[in-house]
Amino acid sequence: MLKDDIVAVPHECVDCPIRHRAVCARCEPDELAELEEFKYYRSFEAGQTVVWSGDRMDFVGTVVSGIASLTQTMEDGRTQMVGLLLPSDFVGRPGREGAAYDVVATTDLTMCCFRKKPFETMMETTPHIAQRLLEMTLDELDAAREWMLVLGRKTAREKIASLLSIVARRDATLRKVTMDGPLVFDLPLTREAMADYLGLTLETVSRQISALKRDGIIHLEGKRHVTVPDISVLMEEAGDDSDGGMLV
Amino acid sequence: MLKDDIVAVPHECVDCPIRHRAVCARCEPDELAELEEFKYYRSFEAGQTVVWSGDRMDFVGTVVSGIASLTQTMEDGRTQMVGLLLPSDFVGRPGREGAAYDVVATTDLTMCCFRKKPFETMMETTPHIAQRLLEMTLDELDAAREWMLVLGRKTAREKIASLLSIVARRDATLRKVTMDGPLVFDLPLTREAMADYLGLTLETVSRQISALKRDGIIHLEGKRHVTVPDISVLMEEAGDDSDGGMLV
DNA sequence: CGCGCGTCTTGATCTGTGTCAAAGATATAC
DNA sequence: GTATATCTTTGACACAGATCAAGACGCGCG
Repeated sequence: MLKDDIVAVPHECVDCPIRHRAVCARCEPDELAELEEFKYYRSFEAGQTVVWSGDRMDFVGTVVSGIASLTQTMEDGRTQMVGLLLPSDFVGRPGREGAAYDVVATTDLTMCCFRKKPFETMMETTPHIAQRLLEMTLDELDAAREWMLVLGRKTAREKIASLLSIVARRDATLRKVTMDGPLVFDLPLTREAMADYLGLTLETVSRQISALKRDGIIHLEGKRHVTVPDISVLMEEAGDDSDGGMLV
Repeated sequence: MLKDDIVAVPHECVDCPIRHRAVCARCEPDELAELEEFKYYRSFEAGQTVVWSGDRMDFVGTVVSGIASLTQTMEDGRTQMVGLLLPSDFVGRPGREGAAYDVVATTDLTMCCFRKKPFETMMETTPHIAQRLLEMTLDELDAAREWMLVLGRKTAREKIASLLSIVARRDATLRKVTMDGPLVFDLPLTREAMADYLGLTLETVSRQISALKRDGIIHLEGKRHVTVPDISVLMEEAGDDSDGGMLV
């Protein structure tokens, strides 16, 4: 039995990321009070599809735990990941009818959702929210365009290094040590998911990771636990200029 | 002598795209009146850079005529185009300090600009504008993500076919005939610009265009004038499902 | 008219990544 | 403990596209 259903509808949720990050950065806490009754949680198992491209998407929400991804698929099965959603990331397209791409649970996933209609109503009455959403969308656009450079012009090795440095610095919860020391984290993606993100095959991903390991750029314990002795060396491999910026 | 300077500051501009498309879709005509005094035009020659990545960008605006592109460049010179701006397209990142990528005039270019500060002020007082900008940014995000599929997973031939069908249907002014008949238009990009957009070399672009010509998918007069006898055949080549959607 | 310069085409060859195949890890179930 | 499934690594080989190189075309200008 799948877990694709509403698991809880609490009217109080102190830890909900939508409050402090996605929407409410500049709002008074009680500005969202009227939305509480339209809030609910949904859980998904790794591999489940949250929404299919083209389907009506009647909610917006944020990732509470786990990882979701946005993917596009061609008829013959070739797929490209176009977005990676880590905890606290926002999903949803206010003002849009349907989803533009599949939303897939890459790991087990919990999302905090609001029904879209009341959310949009609130957007109209609370200008800060539209501005905050614009800001978030601009961030996503920057990330997407950075990825276009990765997809279009970087070699397989550079792609892997780019992905590693992005994942490492994106999700603070994965980050075990500070910027200047060695960086230790767990890869939240399978080789296949990495391949879909980078426009490679999973074999190439595996080979390049092995190569980075062999060259001492990274160390691996098991398949997922990564140690980066020197972050600037990794960034060098990624072909990024100086500090690279925040991607994904 | 370059043309990178203000060429006119008219206080009346009936045809300015920013009025009817970029910003004012839902605004009363006089809502922008207060901005008129901050409006000006700038012209650039093909090849000139409008803003450098990282530079302070103190204006927003729309393309009036010509084509601009957003590009990213690596230290070793590899470049990837990440946005293509046709007439009536909006440029600028309200709420952001600097530019995130180079803005380059791909052809001779005229832009209609507003100083950013007063524009942002108006955004705060006119909620429709923030909502309209959010909508536009979501469109750009969709386009960027569609391009990620092109860059990451399509073959060279599919890339060319994708670009042709996108350019053909994007800019109404280039469109000489209706959807169902043959499509005739002038390519506004050099082979090199196409290559930068598609993550290919210009030689590969040239070869693939020749191949499409040889196979009767397109006809060429000179280097730029394209005729597409059957659009659905071209879309088939692009690997798009049914109606493809609006990209770029 | 011929010259020079940028754009485009085409050819020959090289190489990075994909494809196909098999076997090694690791985890979960029995 | 063994069995089964999933994920990962590694190898051998093929091919799409890059690279290097030479011309062809078009166009402005003397």
